[in-house]
Amino acid sequence: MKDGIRRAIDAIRDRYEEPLSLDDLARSAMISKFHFLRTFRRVTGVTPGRFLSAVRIHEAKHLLSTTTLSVADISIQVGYGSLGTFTRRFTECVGLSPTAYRRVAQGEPLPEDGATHPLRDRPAGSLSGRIHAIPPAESPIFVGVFDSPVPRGRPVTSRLIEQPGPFRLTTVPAGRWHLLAAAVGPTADGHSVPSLLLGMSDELRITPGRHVQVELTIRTPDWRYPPLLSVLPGIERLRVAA
DNA sequence: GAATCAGAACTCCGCGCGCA
DNA sequence: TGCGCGCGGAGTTCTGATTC
Repeated sequence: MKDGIRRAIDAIRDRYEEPLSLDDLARSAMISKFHFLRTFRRVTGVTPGRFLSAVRIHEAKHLLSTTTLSVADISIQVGYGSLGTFTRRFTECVGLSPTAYRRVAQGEPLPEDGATHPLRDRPAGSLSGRIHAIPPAESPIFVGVFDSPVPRGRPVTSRLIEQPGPFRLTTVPAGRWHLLAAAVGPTADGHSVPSLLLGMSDELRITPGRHVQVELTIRTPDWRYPPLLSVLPGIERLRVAA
């Protein structure tokens, strides 16, 4: 069954600029669309539509950072028929508008959030632990707290640590969160672009005044993981420059 | 003036759920 | 594993504001 899901993911990665429907993807997996939908979600953690959208936004990030194409041209190239939809989805997923992202990719500092995160005023707890890296990270390590196992937008809180080891986030709003760690990894044989090492915790429940500990290992994500879209303060520029 | 961003109103289909 | 159904959200179109 996983072979079918893998064929569908290959189809998404190869043909993201086409208007792929659920029926198209189920056909490429050679299973009924009803069973395909359930299995896809179990294997990847997201629905086929969200996976396709993530691949399109990820490709748009690449084009914004490596070409001088206009935002309108890029929206068309990655499969959006509407510039308005593209801009809205990009901003939701990445946490920056397309032109703001291009500026960051070209070396400008990451703009501060104008409005603070709506949940930052909640009573807070704290989070600490240790990050492991397999293979070794070749950049500082981004550690951030998101509200979903598929990070979107900006983290509720984050910090950068210089190397694998202990970390501490002293002000994490009360709630249910996922901890993401990411760093640039070594360049794989035959590739010019280094891999991105990722690790995502299970759901963490933060309560006011309480402390939570977590151990997390970052590694090269396998084929079933959708692209990471959130902008990563501290290592985004290193990823783009690589 | 061109490019970009964002809001409003609308359509349509993906998704979740329950059942067979 | 297949199917039906209703809802919500993704995408489209249009438009106006903003920036350069």
